[in-house]
Amino acid sequence: MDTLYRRWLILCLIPRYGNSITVSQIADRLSTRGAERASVRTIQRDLEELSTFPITSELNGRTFHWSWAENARRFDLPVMDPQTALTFHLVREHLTPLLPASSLKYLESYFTTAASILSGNNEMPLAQWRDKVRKISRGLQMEPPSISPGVAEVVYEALLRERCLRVSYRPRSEGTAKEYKELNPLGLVLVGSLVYLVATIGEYTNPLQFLLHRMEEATMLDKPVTVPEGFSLQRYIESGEFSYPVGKETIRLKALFDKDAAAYLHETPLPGLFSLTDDEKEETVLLEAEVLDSLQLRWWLRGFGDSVEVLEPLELREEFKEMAKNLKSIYR
Amino acid sequence: MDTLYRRWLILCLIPRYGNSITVSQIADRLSTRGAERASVRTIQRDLEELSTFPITSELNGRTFHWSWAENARRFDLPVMDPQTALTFHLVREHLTPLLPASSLKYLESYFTTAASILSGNNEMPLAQWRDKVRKISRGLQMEPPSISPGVAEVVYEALLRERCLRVSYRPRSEGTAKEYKELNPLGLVLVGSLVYLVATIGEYTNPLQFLLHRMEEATMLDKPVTVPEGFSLQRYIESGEFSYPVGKETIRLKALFDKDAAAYLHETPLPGLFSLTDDEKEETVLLEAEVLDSLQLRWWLRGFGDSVEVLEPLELREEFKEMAKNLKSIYR
DNA sequence: ATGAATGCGTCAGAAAGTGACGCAATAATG
DNA sequence: CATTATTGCGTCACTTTCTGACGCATTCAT
Repeated sequence: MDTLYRRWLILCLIPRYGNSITVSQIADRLSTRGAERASVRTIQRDLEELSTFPITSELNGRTFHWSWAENARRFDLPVMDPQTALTFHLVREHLTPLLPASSLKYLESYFTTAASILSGNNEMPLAQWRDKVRKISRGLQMEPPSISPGVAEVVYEALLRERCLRVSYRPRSEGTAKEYKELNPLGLVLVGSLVYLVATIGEYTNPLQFLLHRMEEATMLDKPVTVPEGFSLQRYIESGEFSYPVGKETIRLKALFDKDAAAYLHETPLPGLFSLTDDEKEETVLLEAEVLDSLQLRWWLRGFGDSVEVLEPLELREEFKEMAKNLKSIYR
Repeated sequence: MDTLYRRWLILCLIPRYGNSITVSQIADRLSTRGAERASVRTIQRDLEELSTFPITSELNGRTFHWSWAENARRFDLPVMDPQTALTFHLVREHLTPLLPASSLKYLESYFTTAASILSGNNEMPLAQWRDKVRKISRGLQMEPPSISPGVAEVVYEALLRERCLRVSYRPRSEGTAKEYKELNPLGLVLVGSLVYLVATIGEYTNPLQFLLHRMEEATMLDKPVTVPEGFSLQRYIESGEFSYPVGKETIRLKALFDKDAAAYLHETPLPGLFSLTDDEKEETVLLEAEVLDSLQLRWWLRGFGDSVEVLEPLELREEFKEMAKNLKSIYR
């Protein structure tokens, strides 16, 4: 039999709500793919038959345009198992403060599926799973800035399709939005919960940064993107444009931690850790590690406040000494 | 026609590789659900027919046990769109340093699907999407500790099914693993990249914490879990057991930031922010906000080093003054 | 050894799927 | 405005598939 397979292919061809496909398009694509003959009439009948699935058609002129229903829930095959569902729940906990809502909404249907699996319309109860997982954050919880509806979609699509963008952008300093008629999107950079679009303007070749949440409107143009000669996002970042230089040199770090503060050092492997030596008498822990000499390292170390003493390298110790001096004078 | 629908249900009933289902089980479940009569013979024939899908059977005695093929890729319906695929890619970037590999592997098939969508076996090329998204981390990159294979699965399942666990646990201080014959799993807590299982031992009622990566082996028992009277994970955390007390009181924070350090404050909304006042002359920015008085807040503020001066509340200022004094004496 | 499951081959009637054709409605075209 | 191409849909006859029933062989539990 071929009917089942053909209908399966048809289901795969039907796009999500927002896009649509016509019967004749389906017929074309089907013949391109495996399926053999399939008269247009048959496909019409198939679609009728498939109405057990949440698909809808919209009469546009004399032609039906098919898509999945707006509120259609997603199917997974094989069906999502409880462990995966739990993992999606964890992921959501992790990501909600990290990714802007407009990005996260693409995963919404996966979270919904997970929730319904966990709520167990299945055999087992899985009672109160919501109260079984919690996340504790080490850092301060920020609210991811909200991105105007529609903007993320357009920017993502333009980036993927390598098309230019027209963007209305509200710089921080000014209240009014500025129109950029032609941006060449080059890449996305996530910094914390901020999403930057790296792009060049028109014919210029120097990449600039645009924050997605500062875009009031974005439209994709037909014009293909022009990528500056030799541009690479990785290199662009490494050149320090985001003022988050990750050092390239590693240093031999030696630092003395309070016993309390060091408690979690034992559990979380610092990449390049050499040794952690407990000094029972002094209630201190000596850390030795080969780590990247980065800004991130300084944030991390400073976060410990007076619970850490940087011993080596000497330059870093000097930095901290200087900082200590400054702090003292600030709070005098 | 009913055949298509029945076969669809059968596909849904077939579990992922690892579990399996027999023909008679399928027949039972089918009659429970919508589908009407369906003779066993028909289902056998259906399964044969469905062999276009990556399902396999294993002859166990005289009975076939069906499951999806081990390497079967997942199907999504509707098919994952490029934006969602890109989002999954972002998510992976975010999560790889955060979640242990054994949790993340449940999402592997979703990442694979996303990658194949992005690589475009479709019409459009979506060239070099891998070089179009990068993440820059604010904090120091830690390596999530690796959890023994099989442990996470068992713990997740026991937690979901509310069953007891037998665990072989390697405490930090000792080299040898200790056997816990009966743990009552109560909840999971994520702290950074660490995963804690909160559980009670046997008949005891005081919850303890077990790190998943310290478990060498875990087995699910048949015995149902005993939850201590009135236990709630949320309350347990709030009682400060993880030494990450999130304050319950809010304070009116006033702090003076260096202009440079404050740059990103303008973009990331601190919850409860009142005002950010630039002082052009002094090159400082005054922050006023109503925030939770938490440990996280202190980490965050200390991370700025000498680029911030805490002004109010006075108690907090005193803390920082004290810290400054201590630091000064440390580095003298 | 016996009986209950299970898989599978076969058969015939029932059900469905299919292409072809024709008609109506509609948008595009000249 | 008339014409044409496209699309949807009803119908029909024919083909293919589906399905339950039956029977037989095999295997595991008792």
